[in-house]
Amino acid sequence: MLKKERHDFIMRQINLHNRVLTSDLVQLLTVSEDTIRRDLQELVDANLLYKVHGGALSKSYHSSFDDSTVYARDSKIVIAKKAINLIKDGMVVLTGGGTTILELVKQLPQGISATFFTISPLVAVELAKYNNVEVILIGGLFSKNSQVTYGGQVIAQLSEIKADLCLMGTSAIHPEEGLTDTYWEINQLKKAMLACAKRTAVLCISEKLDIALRLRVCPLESISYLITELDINDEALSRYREKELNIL
Amino acid sequence: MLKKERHDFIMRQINLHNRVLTSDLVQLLTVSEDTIRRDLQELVDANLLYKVHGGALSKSYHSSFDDSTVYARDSKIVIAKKAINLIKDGMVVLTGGGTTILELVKQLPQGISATFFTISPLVAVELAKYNNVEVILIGGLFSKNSQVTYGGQVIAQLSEIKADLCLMGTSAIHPEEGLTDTYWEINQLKKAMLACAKRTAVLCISEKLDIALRLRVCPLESISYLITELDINDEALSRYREKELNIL
DNA sequence: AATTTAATTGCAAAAACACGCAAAAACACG
DNA sequence: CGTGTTTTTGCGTGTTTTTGCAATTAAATT
Repeated sequence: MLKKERHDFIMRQINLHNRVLTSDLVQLLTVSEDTIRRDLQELVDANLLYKVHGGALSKSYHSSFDDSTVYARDSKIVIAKKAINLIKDGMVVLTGGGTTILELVKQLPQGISATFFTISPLVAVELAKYNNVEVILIGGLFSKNSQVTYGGQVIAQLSEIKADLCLMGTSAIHPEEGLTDTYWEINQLKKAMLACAKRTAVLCISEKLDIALRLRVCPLESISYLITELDINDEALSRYREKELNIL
Repeated sequence: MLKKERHDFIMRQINLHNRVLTSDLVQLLTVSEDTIRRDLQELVDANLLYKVHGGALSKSYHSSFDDSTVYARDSKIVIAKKAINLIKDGMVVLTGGGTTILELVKQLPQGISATFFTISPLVAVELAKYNNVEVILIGGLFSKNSQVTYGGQVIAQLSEIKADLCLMGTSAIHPEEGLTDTYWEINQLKKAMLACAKRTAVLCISEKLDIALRLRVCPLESISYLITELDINDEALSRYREKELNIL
């Protein structure tokens, strides 16, 4: 392998994961540590990355990691970590869009091997960073508000899918009313997603609890898992615990 | 073996594998290292490949390196500005992916009113920022390399579309060979895109000129517009001017 | 503070490279 | 056809680049 190719490989890794470990590169490229160190040093000289003890970081790392713009990011990370346990190798997973799902995808373990269907372009792009993940983007009209595809075509395609697990964000959840939404199209979409998955996990930051909106998606019983950032025994969840669903 | 034959052989190897080792060529062509080096140097002078220690790399293999400062961004903006003139209100436009197209979308005038079909999630997200634009994302398998959807499903959907204009980036263009590509799937995809648009504009930074890769997409005559960052009368375009296509 | 882990430095061998030179082949032209 | 010129090619020599190893230093971990 030519040096230039190694450099390209390293830069691809960096741009993909924002970071890279010297030891990983040694294995992946089967060269000595010294060579990798020299490569990294040369890339630093070319101003293409930061070097740190143990590896290197992307130059855009600081800007991309510090997206404190994402509302309640910490909570979403907690939720993501819980949800990841539901995903097993070989599964077919269907996901919606939204920042919570996106956070989940970013937290996935490197080696994960699964098939993902998604209606969110951003989720698709993020999923594509995992080598052993097959990504199928469900196409259709693209919604400017929710940044997902929707409409008849999407629903038609969903009807042909059989997924093991559906992960969806939520606008509102209520112990009696179940899942609800404001927009007709999104409502239809969620129904279709529920219909094609064996199990559904709803990712929900606590402040969306106990809210009921105009349109009903499904009763609580249709959901398999409710995942919040709260402790399982938290008071706020008591009315949900009485229902037929797992709380994580 | 004649020198020209050796050169052709080397270029075939390069276009096939994106790279070539000096030592391999010495063996394959049974000539001395010096001859190979001279050959490579001449091909570099003719602007047909990159030379690196140990061998040479394809020019088109300009890997998605430094994506913080998108490669040749200035050129791409010039191209974008030219291409935008082709888009009229009310049109149905089909776009591919790639950084050039993405730059074009970012340069669109705010008030633009049109319908866009696209196979690129990133383009879709960017297009969604324009209020009067309807965005339809064509779904299917998502390619980790080229960041577009591809495969049978995409082609099937494309066959149902009738677009006024197709905007596509390019890996390589050649006055005799026309548009060419390295990957089968992408090749099929581009063919399908061409087939469903009345006119096609190819966006191409000048360094991709005069390169022919393994798989043929279409002859030059199938393209309506060739858009580069160069002046229309630039010498480098002379061989394209002779053909049946508009150069912008 | 002790131990493990990663970085740095200098060194040496191998590989790749550049340059000049000369033999051979191809070419030009009266 | 003969002679002079250019092109092409391989070889020898010296230089540079690349790479791994060993010894030392620095950083993190406990």
